[in-house]
Amino acid sequence: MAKPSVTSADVARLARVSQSAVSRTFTRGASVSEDTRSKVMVAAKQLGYRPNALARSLISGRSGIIGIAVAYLDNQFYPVVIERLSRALQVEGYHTLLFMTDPGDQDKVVQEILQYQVEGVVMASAHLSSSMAQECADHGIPVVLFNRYVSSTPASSVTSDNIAGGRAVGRFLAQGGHERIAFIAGFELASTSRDREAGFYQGLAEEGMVCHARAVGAYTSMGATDAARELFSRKDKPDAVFVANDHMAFAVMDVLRNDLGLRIPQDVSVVGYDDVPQAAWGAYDLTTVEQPADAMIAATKDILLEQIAAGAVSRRASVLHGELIIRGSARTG
Amino acid sequence: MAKPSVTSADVARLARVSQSAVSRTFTRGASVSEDTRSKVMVAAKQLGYRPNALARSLISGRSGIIGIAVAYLDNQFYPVVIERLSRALQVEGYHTLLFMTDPGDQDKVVQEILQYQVEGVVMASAHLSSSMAQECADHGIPVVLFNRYVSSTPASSVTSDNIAGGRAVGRFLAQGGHERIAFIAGFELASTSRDREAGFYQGLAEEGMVCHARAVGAYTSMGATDAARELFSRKDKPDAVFVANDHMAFAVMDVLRNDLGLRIPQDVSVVGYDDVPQAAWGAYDLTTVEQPADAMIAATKDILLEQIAAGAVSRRASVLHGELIIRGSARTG
DNA sequence: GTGAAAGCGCTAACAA
DNA sequence: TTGTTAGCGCTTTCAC
Repeated sequence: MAKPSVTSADVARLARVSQSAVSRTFTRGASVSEDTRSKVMVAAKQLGYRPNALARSLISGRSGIIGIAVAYLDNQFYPVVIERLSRALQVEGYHTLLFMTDPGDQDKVVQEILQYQVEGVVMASAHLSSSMAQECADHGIPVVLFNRYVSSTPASSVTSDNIAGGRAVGRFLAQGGHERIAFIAGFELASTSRDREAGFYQGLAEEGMVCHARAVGAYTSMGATDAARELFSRKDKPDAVFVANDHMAFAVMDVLRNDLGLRIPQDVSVVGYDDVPQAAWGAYDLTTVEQPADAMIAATKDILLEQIAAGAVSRRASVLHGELIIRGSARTG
Repeated sequence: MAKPSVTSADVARLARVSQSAVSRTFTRGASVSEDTRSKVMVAAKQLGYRPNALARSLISGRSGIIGIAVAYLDNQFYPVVIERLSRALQVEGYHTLLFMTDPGDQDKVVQEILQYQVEGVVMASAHLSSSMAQECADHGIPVVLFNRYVSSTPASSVTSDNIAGGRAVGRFLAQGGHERIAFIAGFELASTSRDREAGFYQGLAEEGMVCHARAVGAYTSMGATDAARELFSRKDKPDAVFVANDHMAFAVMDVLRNDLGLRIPQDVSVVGYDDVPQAAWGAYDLTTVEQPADAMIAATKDILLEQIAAGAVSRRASVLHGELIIRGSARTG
């Protein structure tokens, strides 16, 4: 049966000090004499005392919890982000309450998050209604949209420069001497996909080219597979394809090589986006645009901590530069 | 500036009922008249009331939080587990507080977890000292070691049958007509690696064979790369290799094909373990042993919920069967 | 079914 | 520096 947990009062009794002395001992930055502190520590150790973070939060108004909502972890980019963001926040004394969302009930999830009195919210690959964002802002809870943005909300955003990235790919493929350059979009409502596409067209245009064909992969492996089949079933097959993220690019490469018997990059060049760890793996060796995960995480952390400290929310948009990483999946001219 | 959040007292005042009536309205299973309930709901909606989960936990003793400690998310198996486990627990009204651990400070992490009054703990790819496990048990907090076990603690464990899986691989490779079958171990102290290896030797022995060579990959890509180079630099190269998990197997395949110019499976067969999503990707098409993630997650959830409900901890060990998934990376005879 | 009252374990004034 | 005193927002007896 559960042992009733030991409270600060128990420790105080044993140490023959007041309960507040115990509290102070466990509150960093409070003034306690060395003598009292050691008496408390001895008693605490003896009883196995551990402060109750929930009770502390209730009175202090600081829960030390950051809520992270994420829709899926298939795309390796998100696990990487969650791992590093969690670690970065842990260093600052925060912990992450993880919420998996389904497309649709996003607001409901945020409602739940807020019940836990989180001090900040990160939405990664997840949507948030404007009214919900406004509600968080009203309560002084900073919200960071990670890897997407919505201009009409008070929520901050951290993204890489998807337009510049797309543009770099457009120019790179055009300069690589390709003649029929195609695009496979992600989820069309996502700002990432839209921006990468817009930048891509711009890059092509700068080299006097236009996009040869286009299909939609919806950021899923299956969607990408279908999109690739569709694009490459035409008689004027593309000789290069820019895929809106790495996760889809892998599926595309598999179809091209295994189903359609095409060689990469001899017959067709493939470029992705994200630079997830697998992009560097030998079997894909994917040319791609890096999303600067570490910088994006640092920016997210900074926005959160700053606005938590200020007790006020303001909309910030951090747009970080990512390099084109040239590997072997695309011809260079 | 932060709006002071609205409390049940505010709602009560507006609805002209007592504060306890509001509490009852938001506590499922409490008896409130339909009339009162609707008055409360109207007022709550109007004020944007949201119960404070922390205050509720403090008095009720049920936080609704399950702590998950995990060491790294590189191996795709763990993101998959975290995603599905989170979803499964969310359905039951629980949320997951995520802790990234470093090898070493594991107990410290658990201490932090416990401060949040979690109702259960899952340790995935993370260690836990016996004394810490005992302490959790004393407090009635169930602990599940996910994908590993330690016999000498009160912590429960959920694993797949790694011995049977390893054995299946041993027999499969022996029957496939291979003559020099090697093994690349994971982290040698991990029960998964040890069991897979033991089962593997047993399977080989049943077919009258022994392991030709062995190296250690430590469950990292880099370790696996080195291990593969080491095994295949000898003059009597293996013609088959069982790698202790898929994550390493991908790195091994990359080395074999790209650095050493070997064909898979013609020159060398490769078998992994886990059946992570990428194993099915065309570029690897990896023969592997499935870890039955859904069953393992269901077992984890059951153990947690059951022991939480009982208010008592007992050690349970769930060992689940996983199939050998035959794909194209290994010859079949 | 409802309200009044008593805390859950802790922090944060305040006075000493 | 220390102890005393109020609560934080909620659930849960307990009478009514």
